[in-house]
Amino acid sequence: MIGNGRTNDPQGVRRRIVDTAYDAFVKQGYIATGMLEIREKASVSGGAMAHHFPAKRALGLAVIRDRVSHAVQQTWIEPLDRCVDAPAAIDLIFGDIIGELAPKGSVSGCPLNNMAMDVSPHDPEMRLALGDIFAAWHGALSAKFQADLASGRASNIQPSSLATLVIAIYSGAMAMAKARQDVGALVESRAELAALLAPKYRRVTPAG
Amino acid sequence: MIGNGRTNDPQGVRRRIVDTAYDAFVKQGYIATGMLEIREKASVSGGAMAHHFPAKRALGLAVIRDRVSHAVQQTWIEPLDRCVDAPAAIDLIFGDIIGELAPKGSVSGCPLNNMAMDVSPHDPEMRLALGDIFAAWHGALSAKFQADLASGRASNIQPSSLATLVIAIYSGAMAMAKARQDVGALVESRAELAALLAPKYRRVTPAG
DNA sequence: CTCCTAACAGGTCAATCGTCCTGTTTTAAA
DNA sequence: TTTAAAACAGGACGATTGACCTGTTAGGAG
Repeated sequence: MIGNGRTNDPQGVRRRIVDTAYDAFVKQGYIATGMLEIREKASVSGGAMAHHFPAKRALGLAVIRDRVSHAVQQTWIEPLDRCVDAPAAIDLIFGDIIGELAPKGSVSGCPLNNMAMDVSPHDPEMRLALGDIFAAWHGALSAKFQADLASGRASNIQPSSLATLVIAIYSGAMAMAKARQDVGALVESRAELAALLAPKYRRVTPAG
Repeated sequence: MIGNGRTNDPQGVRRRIVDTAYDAFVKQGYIATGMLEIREKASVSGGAMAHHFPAKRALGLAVIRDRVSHAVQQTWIEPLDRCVDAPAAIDLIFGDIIGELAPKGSVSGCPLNNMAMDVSPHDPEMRLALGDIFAAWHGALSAKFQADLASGRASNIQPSSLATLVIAIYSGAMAMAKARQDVGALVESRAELAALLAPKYRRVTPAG
């Protein structure tokens, strides 16, 4: 062929593929999404696709490490660092998610949870990569509860298991919201979670 | 072919197909499971399969309505009816699940949640069928909390949103357990859930 | 400039997907 | 016993899957 205006842009092509794949994996699922569909949506040739990602597994790993990881970082870990205490951050995060979902009309669910659910049974390597993200999430949440305890903001809490509970609530509420296509579960869970954390954050000495 | 010892057993064949499909759908996912795989595991010919379930969707619907529904009924709704109050039932249920999972070595997750996660985005009819099960689950849990409130066992709770929270915790903890292949999330969530329900079930009059 | 490798194009591959077909046998009603 | 429908057997269908192939071009090193 004659030399048309093609330009090599390996980083850009890779980014387009990973972005498109991330979108599709979160919305439809990893298994339900075909390589051809990603190629077409990303406007990438089969050769370029094979060059950057020789197998679907490699693309899945890249999506997990480059996108899902950052999504959790932005959605959870950074707000946790910014807010004064864990309950404030949690309430803010739930509020943001609900606010984003309300006008959108459809609930696609938590990226981390979605990926974990249909990838975990099939690929140990992806499962471990997702496990690392869960661990980072849990670690950040747990550390915040621990800090609240140390600073006297909170009392009578067990940071680690409470962090697990919060993650479970968020993941579960997201799953319900996705299944029923309704943010109601998130709204209710947010209120209940705030109510159950409140007494632990009252500025009272435990007995006196 | 010569007439070998074949016997028509429509109910039995159908049951074998649905049982096998239920197992596979829960363990590997609906999309990840092929019709051929189910046929082979259930020892059913393609003709028999097509006769009972002309399309995969029909099999999915049957699994949801005949198996997933009963699983939730047995695991959650019946224990709720048997126990004195909601916290007792919840703790019993979590304990049973943890006890069953511990020796098994692998965590396949909550059947309802697993099905909902990879089917909801693709098939509205299945999504609605799963939504009905969620509604029944929520209804039973909510009714129990309401009864506890009426009988004076509990105080200061909102049955409906608290039921949503419990379902979210269970689903989320199951998802974490599946993702990490570790029952730890269930154990921790069980303890935290019991601890947060306890103060509501103290036999104290709210103010004096 | 030359040259070499990464980047990319476009098509092909076997395998598997879900579906459906024709033909045979069982079973119960007439 | 006759008969029609349900139940079942076994295979074939086109479509789609993920993987991979050969050939071409871009772009930096020398």
